[in-house]
Order: sequence, then structure tokens, then C-alpha cells
Amino acid sequence: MDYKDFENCGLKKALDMLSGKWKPMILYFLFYQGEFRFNDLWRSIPRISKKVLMEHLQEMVGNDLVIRREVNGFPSEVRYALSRKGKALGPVLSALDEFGNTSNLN
Amino acid sequence: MDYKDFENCGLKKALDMLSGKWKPMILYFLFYQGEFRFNDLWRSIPRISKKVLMEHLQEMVGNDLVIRREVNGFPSEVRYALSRKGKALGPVLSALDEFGNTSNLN
DNA sequence: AAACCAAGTTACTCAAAAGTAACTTGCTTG
DNA sequence: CAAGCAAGTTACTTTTGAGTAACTTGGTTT
Repeated sequence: MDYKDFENCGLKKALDMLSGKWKPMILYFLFYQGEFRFNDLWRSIPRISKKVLMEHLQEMVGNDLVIRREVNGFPSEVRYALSRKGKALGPVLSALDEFGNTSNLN
Repeated sequence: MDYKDFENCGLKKALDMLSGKWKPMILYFLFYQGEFRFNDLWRSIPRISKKVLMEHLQEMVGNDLVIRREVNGFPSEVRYALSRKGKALGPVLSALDEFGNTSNLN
């Protein structure tokens, strides 16, 4: 086994998709709330900056975890929601959540 | 639901334990190799610095994922291995790995 | 046409994480 | 007793990520 094997293993890819200060929180909102508009989410999360929220969403769209949908109407509206792939993260995030809640074993 | 709920949920705790440029790689080695000595691991991973390897290991020991054991002998030797809690991460990391390897669904 | 809103973008600053290389401690073999 | 090795530590630099606030675009109401 060699570090090279690691460099493009699935674990690394998956953790890269989740890396970013606010990404887990964004996913949390997406799972509990289904869909949201950019400014609504921005106002829901204290202290997040528009810039970083934007960057995170764009990365998640790039990773096919999130779908961005423009609704034509007024005021102009863009909705973000989990893609099929994003939804497939559900059980994995639950497993992580459960692990994180487990009190120390050893 | 409120962002406060997120701040100390298990998901956040778990992801914090995994955050750090080289931590997933260290876990990868621990799972495949069982145990290692500090310098051996350091030499196995090109480009990692001693300082960061040390910091990562200390955090993981602090999170009870890894156990540090001093073997008295010469040259002096310290062995790092997964704790019971660390081993419990196995299935979770496998799930992440599988997710990361899944080609795009949507 | 002025004021307003959503959704971005931009230039710039600040903070956190990681990298580098030299140094330390303690024990040992030549 | 000098040189050597494991396991750190330290002071310092560089890189990366996040924060701030002002600006833009395009359509809307008054």
C-alpha cells in the first residue's frame, strides 16, 4: 500500500466534498428543509458571509450534490436543493452523526 | 430547526475529528497497517511535515481515536494504533469511501 | 426615473492551517 | 566522548480559507 493509492480514493474525494467551514451546516439545512432560496439561507445562518455561502454552494453544485434552479418571477429567485447524489449522502451523514454522538468507548 | 442545533451535533463533532489535511491518510494507514512508529509513518508519507503529523496525531489521541504507546527499548519507540473508538470509525469511513467512488447519479 | 429586491461579484483584509529547518532530550553504540 | 537515532518542539514563513463591505445586473413597483 502506498500513499498514491490514497490520493484519489473515494474517502478523500468524499471528505473533500464535505470540506468547508459551513458545508455540513448547509447540508443540514438542505436535509431538514428540502429547498431554499439563496438569501433565505443566508439570513438563517448567522455570521456566514454571502461570499463564502456562494462559494460553498457553487462547489456543491460542481460536485453534483446540489441542484441550482432558477425560477422566473419577481423578485428573481434561485432555489437550491439536494440532487439524487446529494440525497445519497443521507445515510452516510447519519452514520457520521451517530459516531459523533457516541460517548467515548475507550 | 436552528443553526444552534447544529453547533454541537454529532455530525459536526465527527467531521471536526476528521478535519486536517492528512488525517484521512493517517487513518488509512492505521486501518491497513494496524500500528506504526512515528518516524516510519513520517517517512511513508511524502511531503508531510513532522510538525503537522505530530499535531494531527495529538489531536486524534485527544479525540480518543488513537492510542499512543511508549515501548521502552532502544532506539526509543512510540507506537500509534487505533483505539476501540477509532476502529468503530471503520464502517463509517467505508461508507464515505463508497460514496466517493460512486460515479455521478444525477 | 428613484428606490427596492434577489442574486451575485469584486477588491481587499484577517485568521487559521500547513510548511521549513534547526534545535532538544535521552539513550547507545563505536 | 563523538556521532547517531527516535521522538518531539520551537520560531518563523507561506499558503489557504474565511470575512467585510461596497458594487453590479436585471427586473418591479410607486
